[in-house]
Amino acid sequence: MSMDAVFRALADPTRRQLLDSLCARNGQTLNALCEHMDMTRQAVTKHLAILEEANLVTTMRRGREKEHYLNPVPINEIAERWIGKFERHRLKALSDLKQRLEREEP
Amino acid sequence: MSMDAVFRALADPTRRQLLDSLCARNGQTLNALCEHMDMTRQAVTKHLAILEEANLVTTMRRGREKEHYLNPVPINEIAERWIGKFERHRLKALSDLKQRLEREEP
DNA sequence: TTGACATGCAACCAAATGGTTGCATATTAA
DNA sequence: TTAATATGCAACCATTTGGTTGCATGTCAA
Repeated sequence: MSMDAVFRALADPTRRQLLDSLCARNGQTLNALCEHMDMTRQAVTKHLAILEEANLVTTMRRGREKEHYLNPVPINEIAERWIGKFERHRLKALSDLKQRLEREEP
Repeated sequence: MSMDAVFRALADPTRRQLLDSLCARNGQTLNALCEHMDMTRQAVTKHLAILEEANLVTTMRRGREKEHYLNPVPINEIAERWIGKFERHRLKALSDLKQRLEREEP
């Protein structure tokens, strides 16, 4: 589960919308997810495949339907491992910015 | 400062590496940033422009050099406004996943 | 003032991306 | 069994993306 795949998956607004939709109602089928979207089913399928590859969505075949479940773990890992690093330097970076702005407009 | 620009900016590993570099040493010039990168200066310039557009990096012209400063605010906002939403549904989503796996492999 | 250095701009290119259409397959229900 | 439904696969296309090269501009230092 590469972090790169997660970042790339999150880069597209349609895919974030799909995650939102699953966040609102988990376990939706492909067709259910398509109803909110303004594109063909095949386009949605491709987006879901990318989300699956990033391990952000897990699926289960249930007869002729396919249920989609949100996996919150990768998002959580990004929050902890990646964003956390910047949080640790946040005050320092902000004071750098402040100093810069003060020098810029005296 | 659209959140979409931030997500797209973060999607590229080179740009995340640039943010890492600025996190390690803030205020680097273009040439300094280029030294760590395995591509031409012009390519780095383009990446930095995207980071600037997402407001993740702010610059200051200092004579013939250009200093680059990390702006942690957009990352912080993503953490709070976007990731927070999924955090709130995290336990629910995880139990959904658990149930799904139990049904799948009995 | 002149040469070296730091950056900017623009054209160009290959590959990836996001979308489409058309058809195939598999499952359910009448 | 057959028709409708849910999804899968593949070819195709336009646009975006990430990179290059070549040259221009602006600033510092000898």
